[in-house]
Amino acid sequence: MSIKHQQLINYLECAVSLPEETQEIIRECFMLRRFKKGQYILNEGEFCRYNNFVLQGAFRMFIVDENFKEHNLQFAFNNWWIGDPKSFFNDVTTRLNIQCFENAEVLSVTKANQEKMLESCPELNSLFREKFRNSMIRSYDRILSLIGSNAQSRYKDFLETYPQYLHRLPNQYIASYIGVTPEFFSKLKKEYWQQSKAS
Amino acid sequence: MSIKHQQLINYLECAVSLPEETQEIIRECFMLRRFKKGQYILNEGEFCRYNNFVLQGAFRMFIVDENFKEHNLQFAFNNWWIGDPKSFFNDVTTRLNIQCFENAEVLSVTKANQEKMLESCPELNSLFREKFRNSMIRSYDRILSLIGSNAQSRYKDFLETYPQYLHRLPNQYIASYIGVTPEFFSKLKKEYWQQSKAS
DNA sequence: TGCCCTTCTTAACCTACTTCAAGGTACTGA
DNA sequence: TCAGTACCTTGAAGTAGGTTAAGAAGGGCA
Repeated sequence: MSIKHQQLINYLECAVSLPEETQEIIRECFMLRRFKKGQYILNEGEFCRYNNFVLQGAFRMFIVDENFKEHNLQFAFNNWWIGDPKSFFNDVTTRLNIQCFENAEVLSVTKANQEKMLESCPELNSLFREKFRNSMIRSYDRILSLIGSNAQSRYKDFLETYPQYLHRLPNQYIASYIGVTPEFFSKLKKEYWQQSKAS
Repeated sequence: MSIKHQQLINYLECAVSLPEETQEIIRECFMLRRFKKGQYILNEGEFCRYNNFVLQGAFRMFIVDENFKEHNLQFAFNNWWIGDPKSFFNDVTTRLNIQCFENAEVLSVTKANQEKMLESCPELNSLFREKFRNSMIRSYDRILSLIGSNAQSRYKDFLETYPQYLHRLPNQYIASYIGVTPEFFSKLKKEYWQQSKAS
């Protein structure tokens, strides 16, 4: 009876109460994996076989463009899910990379096992649907901000949206997330703090 | 028994077979609405009360930024769904506008009625989940292309992804969708066709 | 047929952001 | 304690894409 799995069960039980049978399935189906800082858990060109629930640590998901530049798409910390849904659900190879940047523990589940869990507890379906919806809404907001606003206000948005993770994120990762170079990000920050001091 | 609703039922039955009872609910719950070219079916600041299935015609969804510039996020043609999921599901006001740009007929459903339909036919849940997933994957791809590539290759991607709709879309709408001004889009096109002629 | 109105294109100039290069700062480990 | 390395900042020069303004090219309609 792993204490690790209990963290996932507690997380799920915030939304629905899980029958003992489902809890058992979760303990069987979710595999505990550990990663060291720097390690990749998914590489471009592979199939994404696992959906991952982060117990502790931190991950970033990024693409590498034709000039070998990295672009961060998403981060994941405690109690977040991370994986490439496109590759996971559609059995295609991924364009994404996922790298651990703080030593981490995750619980990983295959597609078959995830379906097994959802079948055993239909209430979880609505939870997962909601997670999906939220994640879709977040990516919609992301598109809006990439299309409709400049770097300065994307930086402001980031500060407002993720204040609690700022200190765990290297500047270069944030720069890449909001879509500018580290050099320009440096200037953005300076400008921003000068302005907010003035007002 | 509206022939209009039959189009929706046919569309759904490509994936799941619907019991007569569910078909009846669909006929009752989906409201037929008609729009003329130019008309708005959703305005920034309103609540998105309806999820809309497009029978015929064409729509675009866009935001207006602080400089009153429009940015197209998505289009919708026959047999597509359109609405703002964030506003629809979370009962918040929307930042989006949806405008008809070819005379159109849609079937609209409220959140309560959509839930009623899903309850009556649980198989539809997985269909809707899949639609969500696809729509999430599409927006993910959109972020990837906005972040990871320049305007020229976003234009190429658009040509490859939506060849069948090109002739129904004014250049300025495509320009806005890929995230450039109409003027710059003009240059892109010229450059693209010169290159492809040369090779 | 011709006119108005919207859309598209072209060109000159402008700016937000990138690139490149250099120096500063701060962990990390022997 | 010191060196090595990764990270952050600064500045100068370059570029992708925006702005403005004007003309060209359709397309609906009298």
